[in-house]
This record gives sequence, structure tokens and C-alpha cells, in this order.
Amino acid sequence: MARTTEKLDEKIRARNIRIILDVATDVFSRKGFDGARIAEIAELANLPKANIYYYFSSKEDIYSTIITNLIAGWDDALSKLRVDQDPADALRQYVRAKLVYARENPRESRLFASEIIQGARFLSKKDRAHMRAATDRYVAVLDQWMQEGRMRKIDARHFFIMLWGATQFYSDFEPLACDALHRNSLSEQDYDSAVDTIVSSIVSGVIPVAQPNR
Amino acid sequence: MARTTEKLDEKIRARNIRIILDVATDVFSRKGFDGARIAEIAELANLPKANIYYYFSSKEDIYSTIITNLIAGWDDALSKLRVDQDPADALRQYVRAKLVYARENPRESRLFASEIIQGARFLSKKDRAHMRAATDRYVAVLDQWMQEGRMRKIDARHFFIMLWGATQFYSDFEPLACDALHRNSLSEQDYDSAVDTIVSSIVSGVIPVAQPNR
DNA sequence: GTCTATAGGTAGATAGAC
DNA sequence: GTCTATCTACCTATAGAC
Repeated sequence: MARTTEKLDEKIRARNIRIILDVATDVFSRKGFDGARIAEIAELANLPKANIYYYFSSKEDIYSTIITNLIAGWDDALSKLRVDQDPADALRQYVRAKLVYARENPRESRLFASEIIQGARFLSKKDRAHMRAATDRYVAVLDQWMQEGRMRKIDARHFFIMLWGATQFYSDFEPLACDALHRNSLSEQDYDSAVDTIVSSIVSGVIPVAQPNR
Repeated sequence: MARTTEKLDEKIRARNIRIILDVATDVFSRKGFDGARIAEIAELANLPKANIYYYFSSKEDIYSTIITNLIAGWDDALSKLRVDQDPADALRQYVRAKLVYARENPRESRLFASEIIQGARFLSKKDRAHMRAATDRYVAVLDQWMQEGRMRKIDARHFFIMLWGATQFYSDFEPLACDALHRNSLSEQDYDSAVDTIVSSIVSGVIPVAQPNR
């Protein structure tokens, strides 16, 4: 009997926590940390406000939980660049993976963008170190390719910033992307075009090589 | 006498409005519209809270004024792409102008980014139409270059989104850029490296052309 | 034009009944 | 575990003295 109750409680608890984190992601992404209201989260979760405080100790507790979760999610979502891959193929896979993640997780992407714009106040040192380490690994792969002559020598760190900015724009600044593309909303084809444009631009360049008959 | 008083009043008014808009840009950029507090704006402006409401009718009034002002500022800041320029030179100038603007106006840049992330609720139709028209003019220049064979055929709209994302990252997501570059803050040299990496990547591509002896 | 005082409402968080 | 009622603090905005 006790076991049944415990199991049921665990189910209710897990379910409520999941719902709270889900709607909180929505509210935080639309309002930022300071602008978000616990009352709105409670309303969207169909729970009394006090119930939120039964599962989480504070507003910051909910927020930090979401951030740590989404950073963990990135590692799985982003295909790993490996030194033995073809650089052009690998870059295409990386850009595609970033755009797919952005398209499938727009709220998480915007919440994180909002957190950074507002000064990265709740991004823990651990999470930042984790991200720096991931960047360093990617940079090492590109540096290796450059050493082997399989890639032109550029600054790999700035290069990754360029890829991040180019890909995140579609989810974080969607209204601007829609305006620029004359769309009401972005379709899967638009995302495919984004991959093609980004990859073909950075792989081959946009300026034709001068004719040899000069 | 009346004239002197009027002049003095105008000076005080102009000065106070300027100060309010200045500190409000800071607060809105750090907290977003909903998170910003009039009390904080008043405190930073060294004015009583009620004084803010003497110059502006509401929180939204201050916010909208800032947004319209900063959009007007862009037209001057961004060097115009002209069809008769050399494409590579023109793209370098454009990227540089965007990065210089981002570096010199980080608060405006972040406030605007925050507004878009939070759904572009206060971006007027007029301002959006204005931005779309500017984009269309830039796109027309690139399309012309492509028709003349001076530029590879890519989607000009996605291409501009790539440039916007790549350049805005440095001001809007500065903490991430600092982490990626292993810096405490970004120097002018870092911005120069950003221009070089972005421009050389998109102009020539990062993958060497295959040797002709295949 | 300036600013104190305050209205009227809502925020995050908690006490305690069930 | 759940939720009503409520605390204290703070919010936007205004009234009205100077």
C-alpha cells in the first residue's frame, strides 16, 4: 500500500516538475528572468502559485535548473567534429545540427540568449567552464585541419563565433529573419536554404576566383 | 525675462530627457522591458521617480522612443553598399561598419536584441517596414553583382542574416565571445580580428581549392 | 518645473488548514 | 502532497503642495 502511494506521488511529482519547467521555459524566454512572473508560470501550469514553491525553492531555482538542463542538451545535439572527417562535410553537419537544434528548441535557445544578453548573471562557473572546454576541443580540430593544409588559416575561435551567430539568428531573432526573407514564419525549406547559404559561403567563398587569363 | 526662463527651461528639459533616455537604455538593455523598473531609471538619472513621468507618459513611452531613435541611428552608421563598388571591398566595409556600431553602441544593440527575442512587441510596423526596405535595397545590390558574375550565386537574404548574426554576436553575446576567445573583455584588436576572419571566410572560403593535378 | 506622499495593484514567498 | 489566505515589499502611475 505504502509502495503504491509512493509510486503515485513520484509520478505526480515528476509530472508536475516537468510541466513547471516546460511552461517556465516559455515564460522566461518571453520575459527574461526579471520580467517573468511566478503567477504566470503557475497559471500556465494549471497549478496554484504556492504549489510552485513546493517543488522549487525560488524563482532562481527554476531558472537555474532550466539553464543547466539545456546546456547538457547541447552536447548530445551537436554532432562532434572529428579530425578524420572531411572538413567541408563536417562543417555542413555542424551547421545543420545547430540549426536543427535551434528550430526544435526555440524557447530554450531564446531563454539562453536572453540570459547572456542580460549579463550571464545566472550562468554558473561550472557551466561556463564546460562550454569553454567544448569550444577548445572544436578549435583544436580546426587547427589540426589547418596544419594539414585541409583548411585555410583563419582564426578558429572567431570562425566559430561566426557560425554560432549565423545559426542562432534564425531562432533568437526569428521576427527579423522572417522580415528579411519576406515570410510570416520559417519553414523547413527556409532552414535548408540557410544551411546551404551558410555552408557554401564559408566553404567556397562568395567571390569568384579571378580568371587565369589576366 | 520670459525668454531667458524659457531658454533655461528648454535646456533643463532637453538635458533631463537626454539623461533619462541614456540611463533607460542601460536599464532596458540589462533587464528587458518587463524586468526594467522606473525606480531604477530614476535613481540612475538622479531624479525623483515622479519626474520621469513629467517627461514621459509611461514606461512604454520611454522604451518606444529609444527603439525608434536607435533604428534611425543605423541608417547613418551603416555604410551603403553601392553597385559600382568592388564586392569584396564593399563587404569588408559593411562588416566593419556593423562591428564598429556594435562596439560603440552595445547597450542599444542589446536593447534591440532583447526586444526581438521577447517577440518584437513594441517594434512599430513603420520601423519594421523601414528595416525591410533597407534589406531589400542591400539584396538588390548583391543580386546585381551576381548577375554580372562578380559574385557567386547564393541567397542574398540568408547571406545578410549570416552577416548580421556574425557581427551582432560580439556585442549582444559578449560574455560568450569573451569565453570563446579566452578574454576578460574584447579589445579593438579582437574586433579587427573578427572583421578579418568573417571577411576572409566569406570572400575566399575556408576550404582550399583542389589542386589541378588530380 | 520639481518633488513628497500616496493610491491601487501585484510581486515573491510563506503559514497553516486540509 | 495540496492549496487558501496572507505577509511584506515593491511596482506603475498620479495628486497636489511648493
